[in-house]
Amino acid sequence: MATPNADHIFAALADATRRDIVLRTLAGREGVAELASHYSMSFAAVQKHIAVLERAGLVTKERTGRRKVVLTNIEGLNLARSLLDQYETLWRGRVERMTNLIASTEEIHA
Amino acid sequence: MATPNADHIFAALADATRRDIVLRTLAGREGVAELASHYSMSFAAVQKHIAVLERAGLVTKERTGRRKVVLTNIEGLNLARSLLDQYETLWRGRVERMTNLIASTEEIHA
DNA sequence: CATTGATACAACCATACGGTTGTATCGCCG
DNA sequence: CGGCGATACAACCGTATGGTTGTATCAATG
Repeated sequence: MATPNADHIFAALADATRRDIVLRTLAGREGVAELASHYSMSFAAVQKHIAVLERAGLVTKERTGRRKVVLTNIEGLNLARSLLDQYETLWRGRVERMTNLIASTEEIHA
Repeated sequence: MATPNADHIFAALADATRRDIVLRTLAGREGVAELASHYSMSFAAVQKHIAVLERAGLVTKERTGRRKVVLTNIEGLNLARSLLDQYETLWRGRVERMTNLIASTEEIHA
């Protein structure tokens, strides 16, 4: 896990193939070759996608025999979630402030 | 709002400047020029960042006089959140299945 | 209606990204 | 240890991205 910051995480998620790989790693224990077989691109291309996910801290690889199983790293996903939650919280606060403002304005008008 | 899909949304969020712009649009009602003044890059560059956010459906622009106020579009953010929530749900299910598996194994060993 | 303020857009440049093919490493097995 | 299966890595190519400067649009104001 090199530098798993928000930039890398969101960039990694900004590709449909990579999001699909994340889903597959959540569902089962597939190696690089198995994952690659699902997509109509070269093995190396899928390998690169996995590397991007790994660099972002979204997946890890576990050696089993001569294969490497790709595993979800839920902490990376949670980091992204917490950031979006922060936005949502701020949004709620904003709406609340606006509601209060409208309420006080109505008081004046009353 | 052109094609606000997951690709665009995550790509838009994969840049620190753009995430900061989102935060500022959540905090107050700033125009393009005000937003641009916060960053050490050209006006046009910030304008482009805002355009990316707009294309992703994360912000909208509202004309007020000769200015344009940049506003958060919470629905875009919620789309990203719901995707990550889906991952989290799948993860929970996965952990649960593993727990059950371990439990049944222990039964056999008992 | 000419000017100024605020925003938009086009052209251009350097670098990053997604894909390819080819070669190298690594672990198992006969 | 030779060979094969599985993964990794390097070089290359076209296109997208992030930045710049310069020009154009558009709305308020004197």
